[in-house]
Amino acid sequence: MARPTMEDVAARAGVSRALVSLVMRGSPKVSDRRRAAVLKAAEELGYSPHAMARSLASRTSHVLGVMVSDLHNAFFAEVVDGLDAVAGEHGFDLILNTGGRSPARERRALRSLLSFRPAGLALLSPVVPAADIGRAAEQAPVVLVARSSRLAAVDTVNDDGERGIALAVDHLVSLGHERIAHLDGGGGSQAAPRRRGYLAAMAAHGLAPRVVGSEYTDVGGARAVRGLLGDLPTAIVSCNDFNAVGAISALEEAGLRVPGDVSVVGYDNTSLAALRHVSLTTVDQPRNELGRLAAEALLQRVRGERVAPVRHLLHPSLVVRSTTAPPVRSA
Amino acid sequence: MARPTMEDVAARAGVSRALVSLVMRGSPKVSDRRRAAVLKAAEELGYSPHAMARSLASRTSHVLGVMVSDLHNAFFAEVVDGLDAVAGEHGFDLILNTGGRSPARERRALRSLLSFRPAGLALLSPVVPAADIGRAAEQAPVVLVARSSRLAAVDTVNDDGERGIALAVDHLVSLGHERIAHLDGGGGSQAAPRRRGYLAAMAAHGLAPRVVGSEYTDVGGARAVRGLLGDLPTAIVSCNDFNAVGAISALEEAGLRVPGDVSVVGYDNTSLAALRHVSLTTVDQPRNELGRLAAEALLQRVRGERVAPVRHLLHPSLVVRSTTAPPVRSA
DNA sequence: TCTATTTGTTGGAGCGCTCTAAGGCTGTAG
DNA sequence: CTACAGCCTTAGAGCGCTCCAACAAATAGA
Repeated sequence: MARPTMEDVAARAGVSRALVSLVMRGSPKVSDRRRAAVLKAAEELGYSPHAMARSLASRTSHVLGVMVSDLHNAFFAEVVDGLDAVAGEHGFDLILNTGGRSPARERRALRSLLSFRPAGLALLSPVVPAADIGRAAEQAPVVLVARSSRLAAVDTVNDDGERGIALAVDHLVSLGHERIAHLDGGGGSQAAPRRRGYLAAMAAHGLAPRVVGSEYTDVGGARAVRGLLGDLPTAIVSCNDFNAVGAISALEEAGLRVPGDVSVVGYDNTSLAALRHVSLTTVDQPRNELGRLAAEALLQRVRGERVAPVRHLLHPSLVVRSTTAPPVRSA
Repeated sequence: MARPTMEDVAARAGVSRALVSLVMRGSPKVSDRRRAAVLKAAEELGYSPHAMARSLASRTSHVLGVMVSDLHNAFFAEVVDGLDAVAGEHGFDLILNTGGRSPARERRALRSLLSFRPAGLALLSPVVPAADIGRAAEQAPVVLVARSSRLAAVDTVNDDGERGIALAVDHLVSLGHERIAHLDGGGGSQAAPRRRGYLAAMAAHGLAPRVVGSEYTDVGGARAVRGLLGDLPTAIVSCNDFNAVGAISALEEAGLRVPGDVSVVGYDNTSLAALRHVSLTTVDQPRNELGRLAAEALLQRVRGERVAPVRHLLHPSLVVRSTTAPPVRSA
């Protein structure tokens, strides 16, 4: 496993180490004859450059550090996928750590990522205090996904939750609904803007809002609906898809039909919502795009193309499926 | 962003660079007085060791390369999570690449990972030919997840698909089913052992097998069921959860009840199956465990504790929910 | 023909660290 | 007062590479 070095390739090709370096970096100032010889020698030896040595010598890194709270969550997995796609296109590699939604673990993860002197750092929905983020930002450009910040040194990429929920409310209103309840995500990330968006949209339509405390799980959605059974709205806007699926199942258990008796809208457009069995009307967050923009924000800073912070607020879109319909005419 | 080096810390603490190095590596042969002075200086300067320089100098790597076909898939995301957990416990970091199920892209990804001279390489369901894997294994220990191999240099970690499907068939037989069909995963990864397991289990019970061509998607499951409507079995064993959910939705569209008229079993225990709305009886693959074992296999080789290949075949388990019941007594 | 360029190639220093071998300092014994 | 452990500490070489300055060779301009 003693891998060949540049020196070995140089010796075999009968040139200097520096020339091999030039060839490996694709420099134009090498004669075709030498280039071919070097490439041949490298091929025969099975040589490939040592990324870490290269990084050390050039004082530049082609690594982006990524801290993700939780890979179980399909949301983050897709964001990472988007990050990886853009990074790959530009010859960057990802080094990845999970923070497990614990500030202590996240801090450790941050330190570990920083020890690789990454060109940039993408933090997906981190829970550490802003001070830690600011400190990290002194070491490398930082972009935050699904978390906002006022720090001048960090970029942020979020979806516009207010607008997303407004899309859902507008859709229901246009179907004729007036009694529309919101199952609230509580302290969950992005729950606040979603609630704000609901209240604003209802006010804009001159309708009375009704916020019901709930959480980001199907069990939470079911529980909230059971509390609603005495005085049912004609439509429900859930804080996310899981919550919506729970709500639907509780409605059906109570002998009600969706969307016959009650319309339900989710949020996130998870793979769950897309299943024909579920076929949930929901709001799509462009997850992959979130990751792509995060990577691009980082690369812009790396290349020195920008110093001012950027605040992406992506437009979510409504995906209409089978859980919404006009309300029944009742007394 | 010019970060302090060991030299700076040494100067500030009034000691040599080598002594700082010893402190950073936690060597016991440093007096308490000096250790404290070094730690203090490091703290004040905000110094943290440079992982790449360290790796280069020590000729050892604390990085594990991970190639994942596709992060969208929750299966892989959870395996990566398991890998990360074990790696983290042992002070290793993950560097990650996606192969996109294309041999060309996977080869690129492999080369890129190898350029970091990782201590080990975990390939999750790779599609490259065995020869490429063998070549990679010459550079670093390799463990394959969800793909088998006969190569002596590589370890493998898989779930026992034959056994998993047998679990499903046994469960249905014990409920009284005799006409049990299998919706086959076609050329999909692990589809073959699952089919084999079905055939063997049916034979063991003296029942006539019925394999229906399908694929790993809900649309595929629905289509397969529609082809079955003329001569329906009393139970269906799907190749995975998505397929099972599609099958259920086609059954319900045809006016049939699950599990009243037909029982359905999935495979994989995705988060989908666990939803109360779906509540699918399915076979659980210990995904996180798959990742953990993969990381451990790598670490054993890294530490030189083992040279013989290991072939983990994890026991799946049956998760009984609401889509299976005894068959209706019919003529 | 001789001096300027240009073009291609090279040695050597140095990136931030580890590691080995050798050095300094204490303390105790002779 | 010297000798010799022992324990800390250090100088220095080197990991595999990049980059700069210097140089040789080929071409151009006068």
